[in-house]
Amino acid sequence: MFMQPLPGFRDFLPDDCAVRNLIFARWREVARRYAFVEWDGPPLEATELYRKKSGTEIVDQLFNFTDKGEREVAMRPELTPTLARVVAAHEREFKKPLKWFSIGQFFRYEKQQRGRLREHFQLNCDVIGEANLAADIELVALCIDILRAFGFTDKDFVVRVSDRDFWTNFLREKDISGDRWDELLQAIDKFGREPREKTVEKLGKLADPVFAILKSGGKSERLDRLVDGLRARGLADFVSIDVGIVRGLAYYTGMVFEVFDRAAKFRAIAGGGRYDNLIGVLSDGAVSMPALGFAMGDVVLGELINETAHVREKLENSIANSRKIDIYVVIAKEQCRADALGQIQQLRDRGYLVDYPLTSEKVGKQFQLAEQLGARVAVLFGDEWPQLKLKDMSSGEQQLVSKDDFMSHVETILR
RNA sequence: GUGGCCGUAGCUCAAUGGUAGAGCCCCAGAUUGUGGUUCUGGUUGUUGCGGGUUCGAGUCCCGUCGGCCACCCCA
Repeated sequence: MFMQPLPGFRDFLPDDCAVRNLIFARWREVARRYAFVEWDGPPLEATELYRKKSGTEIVDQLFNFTDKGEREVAMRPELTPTLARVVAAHEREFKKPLKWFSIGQFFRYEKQQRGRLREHFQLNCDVIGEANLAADIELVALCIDILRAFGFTDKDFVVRVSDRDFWTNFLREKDISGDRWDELLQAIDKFGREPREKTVEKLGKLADPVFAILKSGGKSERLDRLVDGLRARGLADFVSIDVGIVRGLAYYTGMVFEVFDRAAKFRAIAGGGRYDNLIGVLSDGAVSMPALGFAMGDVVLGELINETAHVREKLENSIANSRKIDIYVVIAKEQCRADALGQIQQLRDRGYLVDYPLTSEKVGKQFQLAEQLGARVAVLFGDEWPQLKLKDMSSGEQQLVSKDDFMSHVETILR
């Protein structure tokens, strides 16, 4: 009972942690390439923040409780409401547009399933204060480039882009009152995921025209321009227009997109869109700014990496390399331990990754450890002192050097 | 939250209702200062937990917890 984590929560053993760190490193690296800056918010927020704007479907699944000060609080299920809150409070401190990214842990209380736990890590990238479509293009390009950085190609994933305005314009033309839009958009969003009869029932007289549009693909000048913008960057093969994408969250306004694996085996790898009204709504109109962003989670991404041989291999190689140590110090005579420790300290001060046996071990055992730790150099302290033996582990060549020349020899081999 | 399948060593899995096993991993050795191989030996189980049926339960029944899958939903 104490041996297992809570349902939906994960332990990250060294191998898992290495994968996680590498995912974070790629995320960070590419976001920085796009000149986004990193920020973060608190993992716990007032439940009200989510009740106010995300829509009921999220609130039902909140990991929430009452704290000791009688406050209704929730572990954050997503970052966007926090971002809107922070931006509304601090917007005058920054030049527009803001280009912010964040890597954090998010929570939901729900029965777990593949690709969906009670906790996951997410990259969020947002642009605040720019209404021009150029920002939408930049954001989608960033999302594509992040996946490319892992080694994924246009054979592995596709970004399906859509536009909520396409549907709200449609509903306006049909004289549908605004208070029914959310409900109808949800029905469209679920097309294909629920029985057709159920969608027909929800859409009523709109069913036939909606089905016709979904079948023909729909026409959107804005989406065409978005794809053109990506084409100019050579990224057109990664996107396709699909007005069937609506997304569940209520706060989205214009462009929305989701990323899927080409085999359609997994849930969405990433998703996002414009939320031009959210900051205004959360600040009760005090601050109003156009905004857009997307999120990418570590769980589905991790599964896709695992299933994509060439990406997985690349990642495993990076991990294996990053785990190797530079130098293993073999202590062949315990009388030399103090001298060895002195040298170890100097090596570490210079930034080398150094390991050695904490207790007396046989020499054979120590070389075996050196091998297993991936050491490129083994240094032997024994009867030779004040000389020592330096062994290049890849070639097997050994040389006797004086302790004064030691550092420069190590430097030569490890260069 | 609803339904189906499953739960045996750290991991992957065996065991017609009749004495709980294998491989991998891990640890220790193979005559005392040099490597991934090989060989030998060793540790680990209230068979998820709690009841019931039976002379006898890992095996059958009920409950419970956990996992997988589908539904629901999807940040």
